Amino acid sequence: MNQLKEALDTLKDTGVRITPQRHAILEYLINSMSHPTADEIYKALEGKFPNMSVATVYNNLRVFREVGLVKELTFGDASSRFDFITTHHYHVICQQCGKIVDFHYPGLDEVEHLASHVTGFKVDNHRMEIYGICPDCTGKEVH
Amino acid sequence: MNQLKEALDTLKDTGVRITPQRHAILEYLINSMSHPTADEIYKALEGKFPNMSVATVYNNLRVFREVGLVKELTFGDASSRFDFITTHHYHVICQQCGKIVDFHYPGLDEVEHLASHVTGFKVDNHRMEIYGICPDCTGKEVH
DNA sequence: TTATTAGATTATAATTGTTATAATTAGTTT
DNA sequence: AAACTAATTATAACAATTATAATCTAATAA
Repeated sequence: MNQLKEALDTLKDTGVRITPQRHAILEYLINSMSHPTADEIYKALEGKFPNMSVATVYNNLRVFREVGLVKELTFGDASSRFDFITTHHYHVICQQCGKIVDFHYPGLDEVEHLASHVTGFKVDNHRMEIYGICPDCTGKEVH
Repeated sequence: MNQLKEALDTLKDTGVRITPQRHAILEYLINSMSHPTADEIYKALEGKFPNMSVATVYNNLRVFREVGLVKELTFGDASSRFDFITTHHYHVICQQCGKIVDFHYPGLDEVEHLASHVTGFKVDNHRMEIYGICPDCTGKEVH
């Protein structure tokens, strides 16, 4: 249940050193229910680590991705977003304000199978984003 | 059936001028079965328009997106890709060589409905990418 | 056809997100 | 505690995209 503890164990098991910066970045990713960019993480931890470099944030996000703790997401906008991997879910994105909400739904296995059959790919996984207008923005659409 | 002609009509209808550059970019998007980046388009048209600026490519891709002729796609890699909109389809992407193959499949309406119900969003559309290893790369995976 | 004008293109500079490099620092192991 | 290796920092480099200002041109109508 303690996601942070499990994540730290994963790092230990894969031989990745646990530094204060890593600890803080992981903690931030787990606790933030948003899907932060590297820069948001950097700014959020500025108080605790005044000397931390942006490179450290990027390096560690890459490490976390490589050991499977974190997923890197690219939407239409400029920078990548990072999502601590818990259970399988999709993202619903507001086209007005950019809010991202998690949407839990059983994986679309049959779609994967069909895609594999039609294209000849050995299919691994998929991602899906659903776009719309969030409740807060309904009625405020720009045309 | 003539996609280019229809696209040009769309531009005319929305009051967007048809310049030689626009014509060429549109034509290239329609004929290339790939999903080119802005830079690929720029390089491909270098011969015909030696003086064309990259900014022109970007500007026009934005215009095409705004009038609904083109979809901008971001995958994991650095730059956006652009897809002339025809019928509804998904993309199957090779994790080894980056090849992108179209995969036609009826839209996942029920997923949209459920997402709308659960999140309260007014859902508009969705996108999905399926990742795997293409036939050419099978057996050549890097670990 | 020509003149007009709003909009498009060009060339360039600026901006932004991300990665590479080299020196320093700090976990971990002996 | 010493040694070794990996991580962090600071900085520079890079690449994709956007902004700006000057020039040019497609569409329109006289």
